[in-house]
Amino acid sequence: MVTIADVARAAGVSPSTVSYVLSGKRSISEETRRRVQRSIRQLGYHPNAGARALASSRSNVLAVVIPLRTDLNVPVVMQFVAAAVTEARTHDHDVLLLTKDEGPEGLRRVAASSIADALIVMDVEAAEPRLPVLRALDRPVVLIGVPDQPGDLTCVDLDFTAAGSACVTHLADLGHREIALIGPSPEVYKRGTSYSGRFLHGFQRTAGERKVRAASFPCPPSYDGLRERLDEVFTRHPGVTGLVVHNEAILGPLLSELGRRGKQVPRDISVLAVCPEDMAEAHAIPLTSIALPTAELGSLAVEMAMRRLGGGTVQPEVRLLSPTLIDRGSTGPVIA
Amino acid sequence: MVTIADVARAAGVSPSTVSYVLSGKRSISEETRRRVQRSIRQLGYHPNAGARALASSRSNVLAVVIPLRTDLNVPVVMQFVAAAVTEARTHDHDVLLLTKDEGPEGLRRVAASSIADALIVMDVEAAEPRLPVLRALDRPVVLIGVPDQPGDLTCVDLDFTAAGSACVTHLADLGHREIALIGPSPEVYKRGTSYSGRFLHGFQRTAGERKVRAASFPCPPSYDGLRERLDEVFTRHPGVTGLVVHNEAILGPLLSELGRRGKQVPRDISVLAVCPEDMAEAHAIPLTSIALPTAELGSLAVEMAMRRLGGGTVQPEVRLLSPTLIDRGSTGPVIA
DNA sequence: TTGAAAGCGTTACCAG
DNA sequence: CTGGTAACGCTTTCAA
Repeated sequence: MVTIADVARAAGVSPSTVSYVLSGKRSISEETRRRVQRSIRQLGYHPNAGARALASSRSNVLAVVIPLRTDLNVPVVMQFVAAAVTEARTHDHDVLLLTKDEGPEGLRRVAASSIADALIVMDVEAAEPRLPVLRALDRPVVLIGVPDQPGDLTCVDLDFTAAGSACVTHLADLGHREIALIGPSPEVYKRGTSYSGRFLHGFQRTAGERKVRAASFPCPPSYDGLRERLDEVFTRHPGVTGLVVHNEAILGPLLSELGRRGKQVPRDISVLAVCPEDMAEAHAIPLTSIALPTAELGSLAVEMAMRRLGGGTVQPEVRLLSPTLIDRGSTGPVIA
Repeated sequence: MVTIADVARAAGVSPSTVSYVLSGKRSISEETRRRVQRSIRQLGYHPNAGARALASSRSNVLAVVIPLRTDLNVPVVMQFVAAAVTEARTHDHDVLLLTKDEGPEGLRRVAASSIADALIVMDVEAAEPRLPVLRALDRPVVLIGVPDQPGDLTCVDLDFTAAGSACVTHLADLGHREIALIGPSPEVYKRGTSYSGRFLHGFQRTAGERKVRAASFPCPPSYDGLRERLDEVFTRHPGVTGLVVHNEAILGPLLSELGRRGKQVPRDISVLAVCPEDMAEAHAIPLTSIALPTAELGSLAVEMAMRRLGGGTVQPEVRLLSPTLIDRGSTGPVIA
């Protein structure tokens, strides 16, 4: 193994000088810097992570906590993670993957053992049980999602209340008077996943304001479940002309089923999705959608964590991204 | 921060004793062990990961390298990763997530800096360019997938050659004389992803042996792409009675399209999928399938890595899991 | 602008 | 069965 001492010897300087060349924490003559860097390259030196972490109390690792269950859409989770890893690398950090089912004890372990400098937590619930533990950690924590009582924790998410509202507004403006929300799995509601309630709230409030009749149908991520929900929608609410779909997993099945039932989109029924942009574009019919900015949220979460590691105190912050609606033609005016 | 010295003092023993209680590397009197463990619990002690790594040259971290591009099915990748994380925890290891686009240099970095004890590499190509680097690492490497020249690298995968063969056998036994393979994206073939070629090989060889006419259609993961492929299949090969689908992403669209074209499964056409079991069950029509044992492969990969970390020399090994076909009713006999 | 040396918290060897 | 202590490789303070 090549150590900093080897590099120092090769370059004819002291180990501390090599360290400072690497960290840039004090000025080094151009001449010395060159010699050192040449030696580093020639010897193929990489600083030992453990030693560095021990001496500096910084592991240069970010922990990302993801849900293991698949009732959150898996590709969506993956997009967050991918963005986080990529962003972390630009800050010279690596990502350690934890699963939610390790529970609060897992969080404590990772923080107390100094494996990670900061934590990013996904799949946040409204009444998030991990909050006390997270607050007690002596490290920066960023939640992707907003619990009911964020306190002084840092959060970032799409403004789902505004998103729910925007969906209704869009359809109401097109003349729809009766719409239905095909929502996330009942499990998601039961668990109180933070975004589901906020979306529903915005949806219902604006429906009230705009005098639009709006019903909500949680939908399990299976073909059969979807069929049942659609049966309910069309028997109980035969006047429905618009569907808001807040459930990535059943977008494909939904379009098939509408086709099978002889309903054309958007002529017979408008479909408005809440999902990542690539998914809105990948279907038989491109879908008008409110973008779920997964990549942006993932890298933003990392940035916020890094800022908190930066030194000075940073204000606690709940950052909500404004929703953007992109019209891809799957919604249209109501035909009288 | 609670250190091992704090625990030692509280328990009235030496730090080394605490260390040995934790590692079990030498026998400790029941009495002492109890006192130490009580102190550990009372103080909430967690060993410092950096210090431990430095002293033991073991980080207790496994690096998992995943593809970032989405032409491999994302949920499939996630299933591997989830299984790997879970398995790693049972061996007291954590998982560091690397992306393929860090390239060989990323692998070298992680190994040379001793961030990880072993590496698990997914999305292996037939002519895998990372092979030289991987061989040169002084750490265990396990590939999920088999390159053309594995050399003495450890690999684990489904036996895709046998899988391709089994698909043809199953359909041939049911009387099918002309079948088509809807395969992975052309990108996957172009990149030479290891499993695609092996599957195709088994498929074609057995087709020859069984005198079954078999055509192959790489298919991009989009609805439009699928439609074009299906057009080709049915115009160029109007006699096709069986479809083998080796592309998770288009299973849903495929079933919709067949429906739209008035083809009933399995009466008019048999469909045989190669995919994880949950996906075979999640469609409008449950699909007869060759199981892609993602969870098993993920945890097996970790196990193999751990065994190689265990101490004694372990033989290089290419482990291919035998395919299993599960009949869910989407394949049937040809009706004359 | 550079060097020397004192830690950082564990592990594991050497003693007993 | 237990204790003392020298590493482990780096960062950072103190000195020059």
